Amino acid sequence: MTRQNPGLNLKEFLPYRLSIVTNRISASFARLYSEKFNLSIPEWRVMAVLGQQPGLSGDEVCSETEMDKVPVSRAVTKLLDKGLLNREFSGRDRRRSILSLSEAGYGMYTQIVPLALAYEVELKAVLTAEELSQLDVLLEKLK
Amino acid sequence: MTRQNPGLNLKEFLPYRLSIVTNRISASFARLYSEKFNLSIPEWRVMAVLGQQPGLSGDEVCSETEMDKVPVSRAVTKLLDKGLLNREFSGRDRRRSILSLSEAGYGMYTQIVPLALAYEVELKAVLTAEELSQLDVLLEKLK
DNA sequence: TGCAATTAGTTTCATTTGTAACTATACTGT
DNA sequence: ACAGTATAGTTACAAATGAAACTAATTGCA
Repeated sequence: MTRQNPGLNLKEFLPYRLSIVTNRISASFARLYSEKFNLSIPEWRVMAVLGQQPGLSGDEVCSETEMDKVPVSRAVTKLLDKGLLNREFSGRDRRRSILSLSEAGYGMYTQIVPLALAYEVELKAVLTAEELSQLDVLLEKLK
Repeated sequence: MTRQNPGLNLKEFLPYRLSIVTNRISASFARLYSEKFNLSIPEWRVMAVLGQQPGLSGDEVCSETEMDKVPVSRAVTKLLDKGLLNREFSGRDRRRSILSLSEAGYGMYTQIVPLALAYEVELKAVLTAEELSQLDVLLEKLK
């Protein structure tokens, strides 16, 4: 039986190529903070967004990070256990949490941020200034 | 206490932006074949690579797809159970498997490929020809 | 008012995943 | 030939994940 190739070349298939590149980048970046600070990816994401925007509710963290509410809830619980987060509840709506980094959490955050920025610099270093602005446009359009 | 922003804006952080875009794309593409054909992502990846290059060993599937050997092994087991794959073992090296799509597997493969290609066309439609070739260069350089 | 529908967040349970250990086969250098 | 090492692939176990059910609080509107 002869099988004709129906025309899918995985190595040229855009979703596949994107996921290979992205997964490599995410994994090597995750090593930066998971090994040294013992944070999972969801935990770091929650910290990252709260470092920048303190006072978000869990729900807002979900929409900011594009994460599901279940991993967010679990990450919040763990971060509370580790003393990295403070949580209050809104007076107006007592279901709503008000989340922010604790002193300890903020201290860790300020240690991780330079690592993250350095990593980004290194990553961007393989591209020219023009390519960087192209990438910007492309990611915006693909979003 | 006043906290100065140490300079990480998540929405502008390249690894983060990449992963948001890629995850959306992977997830919506995965729906295409998981709902209709009941395949997991690793299962589809194994089929996709064997559709194109029949006769690979499990190990070669790993390097082709950048997957770990454990998910590959499990995907192969499931695909064998479903009758979508044939497996022999090499005479020269009896550890080595020789994998290929079965008739049923190839039939499913030829149904999925057009969906995949149509999806890619749709995805690429938001970009100009020039942007597409830029994306090509960028992905190659970031790899 | 009061009751149905919505929303925030958690928990449960089944599935998936990754690391490490394991089996079986093959290769290497003496 | 054979002891040590490397490789292909599987399995076991613990941790991560996601869908769906659940709790508690709020909103809408008859």
